[in-house]
Parts: sequence; C-alpha cells; structure tokens
Amino acid sequence: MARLKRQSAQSPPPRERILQAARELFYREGINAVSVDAIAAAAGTNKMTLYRHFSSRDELVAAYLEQLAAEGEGVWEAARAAHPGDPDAQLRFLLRQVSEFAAESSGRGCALANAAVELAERKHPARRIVEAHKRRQRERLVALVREAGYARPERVADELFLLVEGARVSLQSVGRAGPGSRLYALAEELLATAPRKKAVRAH
Amino acid sequence: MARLKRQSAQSPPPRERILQAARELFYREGINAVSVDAIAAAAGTNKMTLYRHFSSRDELVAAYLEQLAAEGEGVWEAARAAHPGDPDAQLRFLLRQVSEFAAESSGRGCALANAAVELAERKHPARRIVEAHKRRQRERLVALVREAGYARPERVADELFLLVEGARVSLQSVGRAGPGSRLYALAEELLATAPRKKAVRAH
DNA sequence: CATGGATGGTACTAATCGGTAACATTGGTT
DNA sequence: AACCAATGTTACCGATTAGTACCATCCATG
Repeated sequence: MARLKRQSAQSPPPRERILQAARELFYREGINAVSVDAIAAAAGTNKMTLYRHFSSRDELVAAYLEQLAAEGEGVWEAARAAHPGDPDAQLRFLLRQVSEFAAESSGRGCALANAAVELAERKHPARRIVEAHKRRQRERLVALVREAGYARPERVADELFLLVEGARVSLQSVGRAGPGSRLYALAEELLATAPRKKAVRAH
Repeated sequence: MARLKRQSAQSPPPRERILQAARELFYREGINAVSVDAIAAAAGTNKMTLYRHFSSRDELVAAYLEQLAAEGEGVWEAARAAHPGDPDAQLRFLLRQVSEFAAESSGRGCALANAAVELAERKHPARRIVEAHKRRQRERLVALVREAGYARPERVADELFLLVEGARVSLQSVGRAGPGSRLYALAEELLATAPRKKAVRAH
C-alpha cells in the first residue's frame, strides 16, 4: 500500500487535472474536436501521463461521461435533502437547477445528450452510459411526479422531460433569446395547471 | 446556355449524387465522422469531382444544411396547401409530420440540431444556417398558433417547440421506447387543453 | 471527324491524431 | 544516501485526412 500523493496540498494529482481538462474541453468544443494532446496540455501534463491513467481515448471519454452522470444523480439527492418529504418542492428545485444551469452555461446544453449526438456509432461504449443515465433520470422523474400526486404522472413527467431536453438542445440553435430560456416558467405553469388526484397525503 | 446533361435519363449528375450521399452519411454517422473520400465513394464518384462542385468540405456541409432547411420550409407550405385557412389542422399536420418522421427515422433526431452540437465553434459558418432556420421555424410556429386563436400564442408555441426539439434529441439517448415516441399525443393534448381566446373567426 | 468541357482515376503533399518507446527527473520512504 | 514509483520530456510510428496536380476518358456539339 502507501499510495503516494505527489504534490501534497499543491495541485490535484494528474488524473484529476486530466479529467477536469477533458471535462471543459469536451464540453466546450465537442468530444470529437479535442485531441488527447490538447487535453494533456490543458491539464498541465503530457500525453504519456494521460495514457498511464486512461488506457485509451475512449476510456477517457467514458470516464468523462460517468463523472457527469454521477453529478446528475447528485442533484436528485440534493433535491431530496433540501425538501425532504415534499415532492412538489423537489420538482421545483430540480427544474430551477436545470434552468439556471442552462441560462448561465455556455449554451452548449446537456453534455450527455451532446455525446449521444457526436458518437453516432450505435455500439459505441459511451452510448450505454448516456442511455442508462437518461433512462434513470426519466424513471426518477416519473416517480417524483407520481409522488407529488398528479393524476397522470407518466404524461406529466414525459412532458417535463421533453421540455427540459428541448430547452437544452435549442440553446445551441436558437440561443439564449429562444424558448430555452423560458424553461422554468413553462414547466412551472405546466405543473400548476396539470390535474391532481383527489387526495394524496404521504402514504 | 447549353448546359450538358451527361447521363441524360440515367443517373443524376454528380453534384446531386454527392449531395445525396453527403446527406445520408452526415446524418447517419455524424458530420465530423465522415470523410470526403467516403462521400465521393458513396456517390459513385471520386474526391476530385467532389472538389469541382464544392470548393471545400465546409461548403459541402453548408449545402447539406441548406438543403435540409429548404425541405423544412417545404413542410410548412405543404401544411398550408393541405389545410388552407385552417390553422388548427395545419398545426396537427405539422406535428404529425414531425412525429412520424421521428418514429420512422433512424433515431438520429434533427439533422440541423445535431449539426449545431457537432460544430461547436461559435463562428462556424454552418451555425448561421442552423440558427436562422430554427429561429424561422419558431416564428412561424408562434404565428400559426396565434392564427389558431390560442390565448397565449407565444407560450403555447414555445412549449410545442421545446416538446418537438426534446423529442428529437431524446430519441438518441432514451431511444424509441422513451417519451420521444409519445410526441404527437403529448402535443395534441397540449393543444386540446390550452385556453383559446373568446371568439376568433377569420376576420 | 475533331474539339472541348466535364468527369474518372491515380498519386501525391502536408498536417493531424492516437498510441508507444525510451529516457530523464522528481520526491518520498527506508 | 540509496531506492523506487510516479511523472515529465522527446521522439517516433502508422493511419487518416483535406486538398491538389496530372493525365486519361467520355460525349455532345461544331
């Protein structure tokens, strides 16, 4: 054992710096438009060290996507922690997070959805990560909407899901002036007008 | 004058074959994943002839996108021709077209939106084409929804716009089993429940 | 038949990229 | 001090790519 920590409290170890650089570059310029040399340079290291931590470029891409997926899961936990037992508030919390991110971000939308667009080969390993994540998100959304007592949870959840996904892609074509920036208002009104079941009180 | 037509009634001229091949390959495999050699080969010609019709790869990409944008405009004219003076039917017609295409297609969504994802450089010439087209689509949608007499046309149109965009991207991540395939039902119900202005009958 | 423009085909350049080999350097541990 | 694992550095290979030069071929028109 005795894992070394090289630069102690200085800068993060190379693996983290590489992942961080990959994250920024992949997201901003697109996965297929960034070379491993560029990532290594942005991480303050070189290609050789990169390949000591990631056996191939595709594996780095996978690590990048899994990191994003994990953070996406984290938002759900944050919502639950912020408003325990209040699915309505959790829904609003999530929608606010997403719409704020979309507004503040560089207008490049959802990195995972972008990856699915860029990596078109149907058998590409990265697609499994993206598909699993999106499917999980949708299932959680259905569950949360059902918890909130809406009459037709799948319909409401699907509508929300498509609104969110649409907002993030459309940022890249119609930009910030388009309907993508109105996401929260649209989703909020959808929730406000969707019919509820008669009486739903915690179990 | 005196434009030659080489293969007469045989096969289309090389420029058309190249555009057709580019269309299929760019859409299926992604713009950045297709070489000009592959396009020329798929078009039954070679790179040299390709460069006699398109001064650069980017120009071919631009022609590809402009062709798609023009066809997108054509759908609006088809809707108007199919249901003249009936904006409600035109809306349904358009939504049906989009959702049928999404269902039947290879699950690669909107080629123009995909292009915006793939060509991330903000100053890339292709982005202007995509942005102009999407903006036009949205404006037409607002106008048509207003024509149909909805109380808050911009809200309804934006919601429809995001639903459509979301359906097409999400096809690539959650696939055909996801909410993208329910687009028409969702949009239809949205239109059915959205409030209308009191009396709106063609002036 | 002869001409000429459009096309087919080959070969090439220069640049880029993923991945690897070999060696120098560092800094903590014993 | 001596060791050793992780890292830095340079150079390289093979493959792919956008774009071009050059020549052969076809075919409609004169």
